Amino acid sequence: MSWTDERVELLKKMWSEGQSASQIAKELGGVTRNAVIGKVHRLGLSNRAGAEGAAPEAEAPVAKPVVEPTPAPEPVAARPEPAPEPVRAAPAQPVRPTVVPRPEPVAAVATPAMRKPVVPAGQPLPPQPSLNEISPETLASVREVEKRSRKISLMELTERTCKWPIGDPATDNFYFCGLPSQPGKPYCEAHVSVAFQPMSTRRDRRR
DNA sequence: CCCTGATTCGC
DNA sequence: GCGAATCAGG
Repeated sequence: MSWTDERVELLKKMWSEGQSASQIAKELGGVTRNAVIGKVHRLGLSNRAGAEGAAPEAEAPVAKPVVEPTPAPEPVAARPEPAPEPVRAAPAQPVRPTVVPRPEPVAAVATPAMRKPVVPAGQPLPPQPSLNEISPETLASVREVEKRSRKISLMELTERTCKWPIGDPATDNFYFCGLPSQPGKPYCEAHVSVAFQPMSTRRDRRR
């Protein structure tokens, strides 16, 4: 394989989007991540300045003052790539059993604008532990991560992708985090932090 | 062990 | 210019 204009372009695009060299290599095919990195350097764009208003990492542990009550003016234009794949078996109305009492496209956790998501009762919402048990900082970082989630489908899950479900399964606005999972764990760093909480942290208020 | 990008250097 | 091997790090 050679670096055709097309391939170089896809490389530039993905690199500026923050994709890792290995992901880019996988996408391009026929090249290794080393090749991608090498090319990136030769192109002189090792410094990721594609966009982004400087948003390094989404660390789970403290470290940052966590100051941002309001999402603030979105600096980056909404990413127009929600559906990375046309994969959609579009079954008439087969799947989804008897769990469709409410038509509301509720997305308690997935909605970015929601500051205080109130989980409606009696819904098939996945793992999400009661939001009251999560520290504000953690919750904030999780929201951040979910913005950057790869939004992958069930079929795209692998042993190395975060399997944290986001959204309401009864809605078409449902997907999995998909970010790289911690080796040996089913979730990415951020979701591991909310999935596995030490007993001492869980303030179970006896009811 | 999984992964990341950075560098080197023979081709 | 290319990219495997290697390095340095998480």
